[in-house]
Amino acid sequence: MSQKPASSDQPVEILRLDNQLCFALYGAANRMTRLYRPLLDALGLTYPQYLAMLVLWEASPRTVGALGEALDLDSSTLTPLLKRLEAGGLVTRDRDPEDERRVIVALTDKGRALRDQAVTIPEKVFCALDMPLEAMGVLRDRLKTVAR
Amino acid sequence: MSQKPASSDQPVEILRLDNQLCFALYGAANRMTRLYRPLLDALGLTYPQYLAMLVLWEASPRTVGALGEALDLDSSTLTPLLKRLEAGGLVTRDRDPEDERRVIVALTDKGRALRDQAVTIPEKVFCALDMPLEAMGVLRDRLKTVAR
DNA sequence: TGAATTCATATCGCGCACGATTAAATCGTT
DNA sequence: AACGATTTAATCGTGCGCGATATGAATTCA
Repeated sequence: MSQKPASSDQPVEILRLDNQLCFALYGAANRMTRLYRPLLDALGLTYPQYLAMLVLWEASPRTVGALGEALDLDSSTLTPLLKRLEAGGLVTRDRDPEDERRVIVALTDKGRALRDQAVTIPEKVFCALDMPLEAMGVLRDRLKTVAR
Repeated sequence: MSQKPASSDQPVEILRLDNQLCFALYGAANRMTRLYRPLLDALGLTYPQYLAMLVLWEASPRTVGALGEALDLDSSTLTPLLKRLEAGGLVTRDRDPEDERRVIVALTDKGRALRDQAVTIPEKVFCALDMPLEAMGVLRDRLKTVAR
């Protein structure tokens, strides 16, 4: 009763999990999250929260919309995430008085200070990945074209 | 009040979002899910459910553990997912009489039949990605080493 | 000006991922 | 046979992602 062939067998290869770019991407992304988790636990951040903080460390007062554009996420994902960062005292969230539709997210001193602990993370990840820097750059840029 | 520099400015580059492999991976994986969604809606599958079906289409009776190994997921993710596939009539879930700890997941006729609709998906994705086949293969294999 | 439209964010529901824990079956050692 | 250790799934709680929808503010334009 095992290995019963599926209804048509010709196009097997095209559906093999090992051949799927999508699965390689899915698995690598999951692995990456797991790799960061213990490092980020020390900062009290989740992986998506860390990415949001990276954006804010680059330029602090930013609207939810600008953050969403940088991260390619929409408000249904960001709003709760930002509320958790706010609850942790890392950011403030305030309506823009110039345009009450906008919400301005800004780092607190605590949020800015956290960056000093975060700077050690990329090196640790780099070591754990054990891949030449050059190859990492190429891979990163290839992935950017997928996420265009 | 904008662009206030963070506490130390030396290691800016290493924390820039654009330089992060992890973010490229995160963004590409999210994009891929969004690319598949409309295609999979037609089959009534989510993206992770589709990956699980790919595994089962390769070899149908499989334990939860074997499925988890193939997908690099654990039972806390798989059990609810498989219950939804079962609810949809695509698989059965039964305790292995040989070893009552194991649960054997097997395709139903409906589950096997769904493969005929799935075979058109990879081609559509390939067209949407608009990337040379060769480059896709290289990228896929690079990602596999990340997910090692 | 007022009504319709557009824009920015928030809310809700569902389905993952995963760490932590639990429960039950099997195995190993004595 | 007994009993502690290991194996296998399931359960639970938290935090995403995102489609669909709602809300309210700003803008357009009749």
